[in-house]
Amino acid sequence: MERIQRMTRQKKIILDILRSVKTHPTAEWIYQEARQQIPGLSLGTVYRNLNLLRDNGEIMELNYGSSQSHFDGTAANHYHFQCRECGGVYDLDLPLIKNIETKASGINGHQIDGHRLEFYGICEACLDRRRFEEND
Amino acid sequence: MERIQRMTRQKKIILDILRSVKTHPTAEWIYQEARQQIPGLSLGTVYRNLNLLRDNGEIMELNYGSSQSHFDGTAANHYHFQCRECGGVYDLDLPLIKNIETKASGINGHQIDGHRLEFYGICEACLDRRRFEEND
DNA sequence: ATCAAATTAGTAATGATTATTCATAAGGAT
DNA sequence: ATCCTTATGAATAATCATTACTAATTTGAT
Repeated sequence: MERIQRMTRQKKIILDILRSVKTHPTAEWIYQEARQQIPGLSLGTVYRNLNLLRDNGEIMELNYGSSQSHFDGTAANHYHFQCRECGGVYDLDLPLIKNIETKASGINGHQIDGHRLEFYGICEACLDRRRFEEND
Repeated sequence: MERIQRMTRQKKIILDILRSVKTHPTAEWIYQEARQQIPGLSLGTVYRNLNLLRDNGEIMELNYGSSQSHFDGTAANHYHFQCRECGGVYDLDLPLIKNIETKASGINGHQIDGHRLEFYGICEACLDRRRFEEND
């Protein structure tokens, strides 16, 4: 027996914000943005709605490599890059690796139904800032 | 100037435990194991030593967002599988994908120096348990 | 418009991890 | 071996992201 979900103003605004940005912000960042439209919004509401949207398969939660989770308005699998310096998460337009799950299944007894690939390094913006700072 | 580190009894036991298991346990699990050898050991000591060992490049920390980190006695990059049901983390003996970082670098301005590939699904043990439970 | 159920804001609680404290133990120069 | 410096230990408190709780409000089907 599944619960009926309502599209509240809060949930809609949260989803709109997430769909409108190219980056993958944290709950806290989304909270600060949404408060410009709903000043009395509470952070708990942001977390609750993000979890609902994730459970519905409407958004993706990216939760490794740093303390806070990042959220991605696109639900289909794709790959990401995270900056070791600023923690920012960016999309990486690399095609999905085909058959890798089948290949991985073949060598053990686990049932594999998903994979995730993340890259790490220094992002373009942090590289630029470094170059600027060393020219003093 | 780098600090000199001492190989204390606690640090050695923690490292030995981590090297002796095939799984990738949490700090809490290691704590419980190590207390059988050092009953008065504190959890803080386990965390501090795990962080030191990670910073030294002797072990790897696998963190999955807000839940507990898992630790891996092997420092070199390799791929993992995490069970959606029990949360257990296992090695996956799949060869490293060559040149993927170079390929990923080519399509953007980030400086990429690492990658991480994770698989998800239901582990062998949980599959077995399910089969057992449906035969009632 | 009515009304039960779902959702909210606000706050308290949780849980993993880190920092602090201070007594003890280890390393190195003499 | 002695002394001095510094790391380590255990215990506890603090932190931070996230979740749970509760009374009041809002939603959407009727």
